[in-house]
Amino acid sequence: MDIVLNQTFAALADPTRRSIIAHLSRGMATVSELVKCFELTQPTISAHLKVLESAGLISRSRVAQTRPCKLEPTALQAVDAWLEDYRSIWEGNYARLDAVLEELKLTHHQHPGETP
Amino acid sequence: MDIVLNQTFAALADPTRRSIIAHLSRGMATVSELVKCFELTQPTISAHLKVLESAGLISRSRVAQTRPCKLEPTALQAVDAWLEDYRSIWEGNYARLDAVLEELKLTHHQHPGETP
DNA sequence: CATGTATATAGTTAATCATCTATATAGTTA
DNA sequence: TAACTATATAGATGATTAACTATATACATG
Repeated sequence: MDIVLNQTFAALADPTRRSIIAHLSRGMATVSELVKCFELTQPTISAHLKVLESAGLISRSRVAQTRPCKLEPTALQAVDAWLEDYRSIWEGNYARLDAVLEELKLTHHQHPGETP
Repeated sequence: MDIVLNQTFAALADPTRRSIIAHLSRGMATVSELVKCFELTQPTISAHLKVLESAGLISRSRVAQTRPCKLEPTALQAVDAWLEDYRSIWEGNYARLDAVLEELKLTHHQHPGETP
């Protein structure tokens, strides 16, 4: 479940795409500006941008023939929210385990799940 | 760069693997215990565990013939640390942009990068 | 309108992946 | 040692992916 996280994490798994995100964190950029930052062809960058846009990590507007790309922090916040469920674990307290159990319950295949 | 994040994010992109992580957040579990939680075969679960272990997200010990799996929060903390560079963006302040610039500098292909 | 610039789309290829079945290995116990 | 339990490995298959080249589309400007 939480199918949107599949796309988000998959998008973030590619170093070129994380680098694009790093660039866009400094401000908007057009496709060709981004192409200049990498040793990759324009269609390849466009494909990466499509993946990032599908994952909701960026949005694209339209200015003349250019398509300025903008970082969309909401998708990153979703990752942050997912992490939140686990942050308690490495912080030693277990207050937010309820959320984890919820994720468990909503997962497609599951069993009773006995408390250890 | 930060090749370890490639593996980590790729591992987290699969819903079954995120579900395994959710299970393990409640405590250790053997392979067969995890198999019972999913409608997938044991080799498939073992493959997922291998991916999670390679990404450093879990570790496996040895008790008799069983291989108890344990969540390793360190890898999740690495994701948290990566996110930290961007948290400032959705929080409205730009104090931690230095770290982002660092990521930019270390990325294999890049150009001058003018400040907007 | 013709040309140039910015971006998208189509089609190809080699690699990776999630899943399965079948089988091997390792440890336990009768 | 034989039989059972737990897990790993091998091999096959269909789907997805990241990259390329070539081409199409859209807008701008002479």
